[in-house]
Amino acid sequence: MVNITLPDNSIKVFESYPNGIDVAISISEGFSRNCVAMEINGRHLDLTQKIKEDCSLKFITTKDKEALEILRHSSAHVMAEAVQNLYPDALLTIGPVVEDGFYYDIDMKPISEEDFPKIEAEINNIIKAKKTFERKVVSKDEALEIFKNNPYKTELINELSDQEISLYQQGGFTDLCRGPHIPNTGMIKGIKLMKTSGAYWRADQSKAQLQRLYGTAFFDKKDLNAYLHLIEEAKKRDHRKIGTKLDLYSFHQEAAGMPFFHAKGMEMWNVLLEYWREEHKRAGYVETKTPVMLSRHLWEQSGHWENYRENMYTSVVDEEEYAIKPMNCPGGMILYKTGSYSYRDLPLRAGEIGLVHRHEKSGALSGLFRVRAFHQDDAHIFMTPDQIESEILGVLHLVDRIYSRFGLGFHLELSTRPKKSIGSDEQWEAATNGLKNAMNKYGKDYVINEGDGAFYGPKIDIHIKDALGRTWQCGTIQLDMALPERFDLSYKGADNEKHRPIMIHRVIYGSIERFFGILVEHFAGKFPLWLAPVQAVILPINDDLAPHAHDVRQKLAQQGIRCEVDTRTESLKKKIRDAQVNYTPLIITIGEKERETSTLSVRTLDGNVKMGVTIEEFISPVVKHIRNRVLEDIAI
RNA sequence: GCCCAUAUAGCUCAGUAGGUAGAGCGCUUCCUUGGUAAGGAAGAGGUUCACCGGUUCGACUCCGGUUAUGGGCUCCA
Repeated sequence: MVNITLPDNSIKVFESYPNGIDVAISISEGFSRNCVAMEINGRHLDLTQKIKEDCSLKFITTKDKEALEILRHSSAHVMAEAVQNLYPDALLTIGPVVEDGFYYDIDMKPISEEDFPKIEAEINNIIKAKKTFERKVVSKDEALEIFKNNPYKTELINELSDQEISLYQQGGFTDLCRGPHIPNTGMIKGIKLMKTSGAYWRADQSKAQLQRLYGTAFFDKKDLNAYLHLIEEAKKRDHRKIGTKLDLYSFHQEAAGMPFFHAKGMEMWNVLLEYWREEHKRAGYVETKTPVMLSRHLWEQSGHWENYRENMYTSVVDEEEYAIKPMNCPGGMILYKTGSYSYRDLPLRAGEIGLVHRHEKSGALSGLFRVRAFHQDDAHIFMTPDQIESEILGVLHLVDRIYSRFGLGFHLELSTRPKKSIGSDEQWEAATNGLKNAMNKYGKDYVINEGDGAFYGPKIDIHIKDALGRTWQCGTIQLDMALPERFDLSYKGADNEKHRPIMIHRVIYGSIERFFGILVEHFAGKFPLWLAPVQAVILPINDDLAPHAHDVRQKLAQQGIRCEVDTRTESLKKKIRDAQVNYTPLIITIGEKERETSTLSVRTLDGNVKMGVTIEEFISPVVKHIRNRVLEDIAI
């Protein structure tokens, strides 16, 4: 007899050993169809496993997040079977679940997307057959025998410490796997191969090159379609395309990974920085600037020469070696050392929009998202140990203010002491607790990444979430216990003794270039009024009205409104269309009527038109809307 | 850096069994002087098809290399 306790504390009693499906059916037939796996004593198990002792059982249903991972893991097996059926020589290696789906690395001849249809057809055959996943437990020796023709699986098996090794079989296909799996392949309702790429066995370049096949799967075809739609949407928002279309920036062979910003891109750039400066001044920061190129001696002292050399550009000037800065901090150290500080001067918050260069691998470059030259909205805060918490809290509040302005949500991740690190246990503990306390006070949940911190201190990474729900790491707050030491920084305490300041590095936009790109995709090029490169376009209805249109432009420009006059010999319809497709927030048309009455006809991007707006009636709310940096569209 | 793919007009892209190039948009000019999402016509524009070599009577096309870009791997702001 077995007693099974369900999450609602009800107890089901079974005379013989039931499996998960039996228990689910005992609840209801319909419920059982939505069950994917079960959790017993914290372990995820297949529904087909027999329950032989009393336990608490929780079903994982298609609604649970874990369920999708199980489905995708099973989908990886199905894809592997399909590939194996079509390419009998293919050697399977590993096939894990990733964020948006799954992949399987396979040792086979290169395949391309042209091969997808036939693989997908085979996958669908397997799904239609509703093959059940059967778990088998074998000994290590048996497993080695079964996979004796596959060196990769053999390597994996040899690394397993368990004497008992589980295999999963669907139809005639068997794979090494910990499980659990969905009950049968029929549960996969939406599956699609996404892309292929090369990948190395064990991510090691010296090892065999494998074919990585990516796929994704869902319980519902509708979910798959929604996902594919999201990808389409992301493609449409590609900042490289929009940047070209809106004439914001461009990329050139002559400087790979170093973007060129056009006039319109610079308008936005300056608006972003203007906002940044305003917020930072308000938060008690000063702004500084350090050179782009500094002597090798400095980089040796900071440790970059030893640890970051392969990413640094160097040059020789008058027979002395220089490096172009990949980070602003060493320059900031010199700046600090130029002064002398009392504890009363701290915290010292020194911001710097620093242009840094990092020699990224050629294959890593990608639009504005990954470049070799970029600006950091850096700041170094020097403080006493008891200021850690309040300073971190201050940065978090600033982060919140700034990201909210763009309608970006965010979450926090704390990275703690890595294996290789400097500093004492006490220092690390004080620093880490300072970060934790600040985050607790701030009141937002955070994820902890154990051992992911920098060797010189723990850090908080800030991940923003854009309009499509994609996350990007932008901001970071890093405590540094190394540089103050290396540069022998000090301040005079109340006790008239020298003390070592605590230092943090922090960025909010992160890389301004990258943040710019994220904004382009977040807004899909349809920027809020305060950010739009061209805020208003003026369309005279005929050529005679062009001088008047320029007069109006002059009036708006004097109020700081970015506007242009479109005097092309095109129809009004055409000019309106062009302004609409370029997302110009305010489209002003001027005809005889408007000239006579000194009014404007104002069209907003939603297609609404308001006629007879006097210039004063227009300017005042628009300027206010811009000055307040309102995210929502303006209504005239 | 590695794997795969791509590179043709300012932009998006077509094209040639290997016989020295096209479209749409944009631009210029002209006609139209228009009232809220594409008016019409003509024209210019490629140091000739990313660059360097090779094969060939002949290469934009085939082969090799280089560079850049895209997708991955790795790394990361």
